Amino acid sequence: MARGRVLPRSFYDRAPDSVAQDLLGCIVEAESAEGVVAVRLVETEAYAGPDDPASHAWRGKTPRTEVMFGPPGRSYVYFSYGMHWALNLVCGPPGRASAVLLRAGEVVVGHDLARARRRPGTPDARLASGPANLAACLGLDGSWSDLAVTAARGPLRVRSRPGATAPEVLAGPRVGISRAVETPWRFAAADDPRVSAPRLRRPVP
DNA sequence: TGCATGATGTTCT
DNA sequence: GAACATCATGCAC
Repeated sequence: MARGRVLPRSFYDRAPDSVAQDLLGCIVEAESAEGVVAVRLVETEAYAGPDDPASHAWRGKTPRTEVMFGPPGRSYVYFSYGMHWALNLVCGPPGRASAVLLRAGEVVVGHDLARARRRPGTPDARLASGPANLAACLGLDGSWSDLAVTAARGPLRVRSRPGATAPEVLAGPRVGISRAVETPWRFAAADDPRVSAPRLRRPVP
């Protein structure tokens, strides 16, 4: 299988909604002592820092959100609802505190390890469906936050799409938030409808 | 097939 | 004390 190149920092140094769309189809790899799990992204969500009431960074810098105010191309892993981890990628420019939440993907490397990290009996199609499930597959927790994802040797990295073709992109309202609900900043790859949270009922072109 | 609900802890008001 | 970028289960239709 052809492997894409590790995406450079400049890829993330743009508006979060652009980055979120371009990330669809890209591969996220997490390497630990247990092995490697890689996931092809099929669903992402953009958050625009201080300008976005739905963003964690909306109220300004706090110890928790400090990473988002740093340089782009880094990970922001946060703990939510008392039991789940979720992975974000910080976007630029520095100080904007914008980020992309990785909502869903398809496991392409390390199926056995990914399955072992999830509840027994979970169908493969759902292994990485949902932000917390995606993070669970990759074996992430708080110690994976604030890592550069642009380093080829790092434990966490993002590769460009193996194939040349970009997936068709659907856009829709974001999920699980109560503010700025109408902003259509959730993006999903149209070619992979099986892996997804609540379906995009009315895709916005 | 679809909605309501419980688990569970950190962060902010 | 309330809210929260969630998930899985259970029960109603």
